[in-house]
Amino acid sequence: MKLSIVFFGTPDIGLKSLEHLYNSDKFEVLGVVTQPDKPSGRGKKLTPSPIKVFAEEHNIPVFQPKSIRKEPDIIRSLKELEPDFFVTFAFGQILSQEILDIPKYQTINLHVSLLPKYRGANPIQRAIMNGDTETGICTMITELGLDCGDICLKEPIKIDENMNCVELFEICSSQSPLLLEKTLLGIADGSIAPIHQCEDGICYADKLNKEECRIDWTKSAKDIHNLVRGVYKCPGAFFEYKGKIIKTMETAVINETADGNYGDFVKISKSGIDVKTGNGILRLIKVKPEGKGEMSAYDWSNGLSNH
RNA sequence: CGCGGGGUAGAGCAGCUUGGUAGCUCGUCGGGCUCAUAACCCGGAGGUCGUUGGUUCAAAUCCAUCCCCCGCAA
Repeated sequence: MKLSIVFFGTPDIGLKSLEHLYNSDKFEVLGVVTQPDKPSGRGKKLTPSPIKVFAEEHNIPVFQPKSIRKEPDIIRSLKELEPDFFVTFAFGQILSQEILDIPKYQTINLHVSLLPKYRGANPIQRAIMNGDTETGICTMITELGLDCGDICLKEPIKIDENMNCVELFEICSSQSPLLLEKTLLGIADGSIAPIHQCEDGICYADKLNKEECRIDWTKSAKDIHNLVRGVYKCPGAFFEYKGKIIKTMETAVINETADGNYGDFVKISKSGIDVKTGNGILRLIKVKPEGKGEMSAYDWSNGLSNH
């Protein structure tokens, strides 16, 4: 007998999980709850979430509450589905106890960190920005607080020293479906006993703000390198050059010292532009100047000559 | 109608305001120097200046149109 699921999610990190549940013969996806279409991109066109796009392509019923706690019609519809499980994965809204109590078994949340570390909004980026060598994904019983429920299963993931957040997103996204499946089956047959999160080591992954993506050249090359890969493309670490925003896409730490001021270009070679930092040299390898496409730092330096 | 930047040789850019010989840094090819070189010197090839139309004796440059790329904001 299939376990019936309602999937709560919004961005594409959850797409593979939804797809897996939909294609599996062990589960049946009764419906999808996702954020309302939002104006996005150039021209502010109304854009549906990736989860909604998938659901519509496969004729899965879609619910798009502005705030799910305040929409009794949707809550009633969810009850009528009589699901075995709710699954939440980067949904973006806080549920209420009334909603958590709807499914026959549980509401399961998937979070991309090794809880209790990095509860909250941007666990993947924060782990890289802090220079962690390991993070992970875990499943938990959803409770009312922020990512504070009992842990079902966790799976560590290594962070390579040059890995960026997009690559890590991809790994988390790919490994989530199986962990989710194991969790749902385990909870349903009673073989998994969720355990409390230990109180030590709780920390939060605060939402990113623009200003912390600005490169501070007085910091160490290592820290800046971690920032660059931690916020790669979302929204991207940047500095200003002659009034233009220069996004920094790829860097390397060079273990040398140089004279000059912090932020000076101390050497330009085909490998990139070497910049003096508070501790060590940071080599810019790929950049993306405002209004332009991504290019190698060396190409960019060619255009800077004689102007 | 959200705000804005851009399309010029294989790459990255200047030139446009004030129309009049296609420029710079590289790459590439050939030659030279050197024990040697990604360094240096000399020389060459390579561009219908995004599209279409207009103004003009003359358009990369001015006007209009369309196509494409990107940043911000959300």
